[in-house]
Amino acid sequence: MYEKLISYINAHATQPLNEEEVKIIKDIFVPKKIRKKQYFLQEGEVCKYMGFIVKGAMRMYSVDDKGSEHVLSLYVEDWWAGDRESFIMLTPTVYNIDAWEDTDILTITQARLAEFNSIPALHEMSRKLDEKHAFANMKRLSASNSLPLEQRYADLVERYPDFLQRFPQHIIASYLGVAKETLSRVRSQSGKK
Amino acid sequence: MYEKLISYINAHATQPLNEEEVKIIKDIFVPKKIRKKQYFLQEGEVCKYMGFIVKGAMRMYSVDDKGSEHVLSLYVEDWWAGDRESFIMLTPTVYNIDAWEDTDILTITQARLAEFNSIPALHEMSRKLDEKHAFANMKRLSASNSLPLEQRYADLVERYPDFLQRFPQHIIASYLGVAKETLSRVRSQSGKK
DNA sequence: ACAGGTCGTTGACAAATGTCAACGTTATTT
DNA sequence: AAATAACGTTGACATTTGTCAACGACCTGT
Repeated sequence: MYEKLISYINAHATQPLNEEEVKIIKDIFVPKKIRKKQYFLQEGEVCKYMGFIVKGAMRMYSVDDKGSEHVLSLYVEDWWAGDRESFIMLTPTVYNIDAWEDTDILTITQARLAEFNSIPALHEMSRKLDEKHAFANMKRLSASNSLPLEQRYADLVERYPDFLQRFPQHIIASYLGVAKETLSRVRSQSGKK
Repeated sequence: MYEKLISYINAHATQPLNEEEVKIIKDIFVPKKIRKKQYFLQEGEVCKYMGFIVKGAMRMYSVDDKGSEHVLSLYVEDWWAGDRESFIMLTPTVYNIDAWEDTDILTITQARLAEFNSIPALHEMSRKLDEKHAFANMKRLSASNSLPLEQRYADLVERYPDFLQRFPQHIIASYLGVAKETLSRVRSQSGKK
């Protein structure tokens, strides 16, 4: 299970991990299993763990005052799951995270962040991922205000084909901010199925 | 003009700037004046400068294939203007940035980023701002998919009152991703003007 | 002071999307 | 294998939003 994380880190940093660093990583990351439908995080809690998904899929969503779910983030293997703001600022989250499939996850607590960041490869990887994430979010914000749904769906298919394979269409619709019926219609109209 | 940047930095970092660091800052930041309506960045260019706004207001927007403008970001005093991805990755931007008012701005080029980051206070401030920006963007993404426009407008009024004072309502509407008529109606309905 | 430009509002109407319900298909559970 | 649940699609209809146009108020430039 740690091998997946180690090779992921080595793929994302310029300096490979040495044996000592690998030992630290194995010490600070704790494996967990989250059963399908089981919560990893519930609204109102502080996000105590960030997790690296080794196997499985998860989603982060909020529930509005009518009880409707709105998916904000989707996670599959090699993605990091968690509400970053709640994790860093130690504030209660408004989100829920649950497992869409049975999920194996390697978790780290905020208390061990300093150890995490003391490893150059981890620090570098973390910085790069944050940057990548920030850029992706800007694109998503821009697209949601300027592109027609058809184009946004096409971009999702191109950029994150994994999501389409791992999540049903109604989750994808929620992630895109529309009703499942609307997404279905748009897909029909564009002949893309 | 540099005084504004210096005191801003000192307000955002735990360790105040010393005289040598202030000298470096004055060396790496170049003042510019951008006239009202003048471009700071145009789509297709690489974003060569990030800028700290000393006085004035600017907006970043994209233009869709029907010629409609979609505002993604607004900037007033003490904000940093620029397309961060284009600046870091040296890729052509899809955005335009222009001055909504006559604007005094302190600019830094990517080539001088290492010097910027060599100053602890600047590095710390930069990290904190990136974090804050990332959290704000997540909130904005979440809100745009789950909250009614009325609530999103109210949140904007509460969180960024400066924007309301410095930009006309049709720019605010564009920033919220709706037509100006729609925003006007929503404001009427909620009795909030 | 005047002319022109910008802005915010409003109504009519078109277009897009949401809600509800139903149904056939597929997947999962028993 | 059968029963149940989940999913994706579709149509009817309601609601929301966008587009267009007009107008009065306010602002800016000469």
